[in-house]
Amino acid sequence: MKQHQITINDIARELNISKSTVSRALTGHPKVSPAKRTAILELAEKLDYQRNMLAISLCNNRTNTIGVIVPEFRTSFFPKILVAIQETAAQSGYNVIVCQSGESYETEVKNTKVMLTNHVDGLIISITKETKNYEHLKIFQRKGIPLVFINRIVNEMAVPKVVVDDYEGAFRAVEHLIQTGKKRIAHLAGPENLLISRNRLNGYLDALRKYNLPIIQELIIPYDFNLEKVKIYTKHLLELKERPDALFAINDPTAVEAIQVIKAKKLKIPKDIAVVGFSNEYSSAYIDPSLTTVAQPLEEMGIRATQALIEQLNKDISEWKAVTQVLKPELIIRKSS
Amino acid sequence: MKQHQITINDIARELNISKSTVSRALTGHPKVSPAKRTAILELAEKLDYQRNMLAISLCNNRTNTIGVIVPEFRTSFFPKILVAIQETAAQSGYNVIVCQSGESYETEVKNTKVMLTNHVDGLIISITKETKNYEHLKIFQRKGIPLVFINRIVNEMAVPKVVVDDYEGAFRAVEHLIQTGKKRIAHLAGPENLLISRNRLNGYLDALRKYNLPIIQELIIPYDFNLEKVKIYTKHLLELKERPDALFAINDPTAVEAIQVIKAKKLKIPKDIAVVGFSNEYSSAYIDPSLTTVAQPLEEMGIRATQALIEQLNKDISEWKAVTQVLKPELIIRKSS
DNA sequence: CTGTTAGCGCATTCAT
DNA sequence: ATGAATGCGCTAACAG
Repeated sequence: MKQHQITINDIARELNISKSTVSRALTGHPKVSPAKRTAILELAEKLDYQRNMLAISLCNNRTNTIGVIVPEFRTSFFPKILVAIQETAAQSGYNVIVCQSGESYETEVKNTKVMLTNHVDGLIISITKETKNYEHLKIFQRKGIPLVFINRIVNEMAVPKVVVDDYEGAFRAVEHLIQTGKKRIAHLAGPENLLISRNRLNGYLDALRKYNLPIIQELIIPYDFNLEKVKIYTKHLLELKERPDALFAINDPTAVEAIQVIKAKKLKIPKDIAVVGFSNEYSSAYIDPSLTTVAQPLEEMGIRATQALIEQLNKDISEWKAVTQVLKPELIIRKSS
Repeated sequence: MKQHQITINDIARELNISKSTVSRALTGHPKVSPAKRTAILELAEKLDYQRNMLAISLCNNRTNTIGVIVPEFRTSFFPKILVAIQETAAQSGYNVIVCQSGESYETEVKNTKVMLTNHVDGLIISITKETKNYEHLKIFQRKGIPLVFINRIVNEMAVPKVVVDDYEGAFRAVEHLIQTGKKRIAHLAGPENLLISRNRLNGYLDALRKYNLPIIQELIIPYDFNLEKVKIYTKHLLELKERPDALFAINDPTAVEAIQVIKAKKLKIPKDIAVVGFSNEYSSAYIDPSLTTVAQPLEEMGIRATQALIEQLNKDISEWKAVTQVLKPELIIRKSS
């Protein structure tokens, strides 16, 4: 139950001037006499006046709001990116509204509806592990609302993208394992429809190839990010006749879960089996043994994505460019390898 | 650069009826002939029509949006609460916009301005460690916008609050340490202006009193959540003539940081010094040694806060009740104690 | 520099 | 059951 709200009419009436002048003073329009300007600003301050963005947005047909859809908040990965997005957006006067899809395609579709209904000026999205149909995203293109992908991108859509070089990150990680003498390197891979999964897998494969190691299919297990399953798969790997001597996991939570299983089996890390993760979670430095992992420049990712989006916001649709920015990952070697 | 947007006028024109009828059909008004209703709904679907919430909000003077301000995203604490808030809000048709204050009072004030400007219908907030002045929050009360505090509350403001029983959580944690034979229990405490800090400190003190243990001031160190300082304080504690034999930390990140220092000093946990944290971060089960901690029902906290807020949204301001809900924490005993 | 007018997209009277 | 008219709070031409 709201109360009466102070409007420009109130302050116009009080000052005996037209609301246009008030509006001008408030928006910083140059052609307002200094005397009136200060009077207006003072009264606004005194009355605790707040501009009604709803009305302003309705006029301008833009909300100064950026939508962000991410798959999860379980890890620190997306929160870190989000903070950067928020800050970058704020610097340009944009608000951010966030939805999380919970890795559910259905929820993601609903989220896009929310964004549309709220008339976001643009959208930054990282798709779910389930998303294979992109109709809900193409709507934004059709409506002329700029879209930017981060991390989990849709290659076939011609919009700006910001990603980390997953291939190189994976390649480096596996190369590092090889250089420490490992020869049977398992890979707990991600869902096959995600490009990050495929790129990391390719990095893994190419590293093996470069060093003339055999590619052993039974050591490559894609899974759906359901951490419960990591136990099963890791056990399975450890019970193979020829046990792997290293494990490259699609991400840190997976690696951490695998490490628990390995420790429960009384195997030594990294002596019996080395482990490398991906994404450098906060906790990865603190677990036992501390986890070797591939760090991604998340803050930069958020900044670049937001900048790419805002750039489009200020250009005509005909000038939009679908540039893909690829950021460099960094291998952080700790005690698990 | 937006393109043309489908409006009710478009579909009214197409169907040769008035936009009033279209509006009625779309809002589910009963008095619309079934034939027209279906025709309208079908065309809307076909045209990919999206209601313009801006315009609707402007009419209703409500946005169906709930604002949330939290101090940080570094830990999984607030993200977990947020997810619950989002879901609960969505069930009642509310959107959520989130700001993070980054533990800065100044940013928090800015955040509240953003919320006001965006005309949120209500606000859920957890204050920063710096917030000692509450004028920016009282504005909401004056404007008749309902407010709900979670976790980090302002006792002197008469609005609904949802908290965990920090006192009891701390008491249990310290009692547990005492029962395992510890006698010199240090406490890395939180900022003194936060009620959670004071409550946890009191739980700590009362547990010592109950078991007739002396309260030793030099073992109680309040700090400002700047993790860098944990190293210094922990080192200091370990170098005391009479070293503490246990440490109760204000939260898990603090405990984890302290554990690193303790391990670096080659002291055994929990034999030489036991450690207990607070809040049960995801990673706390995985670190070495796994961390004993006080778990909080975060999901329930988010749900209750959202429900409390929505309840107020539907009542007249005169009926608002400032109920404080206190949720029970749970001690999770692991290997660090 | 300033006031007047129109309209953003919609819900909601008031008529019919 | 439906249409016409009004206004939410504000900006943006348009005149002076």
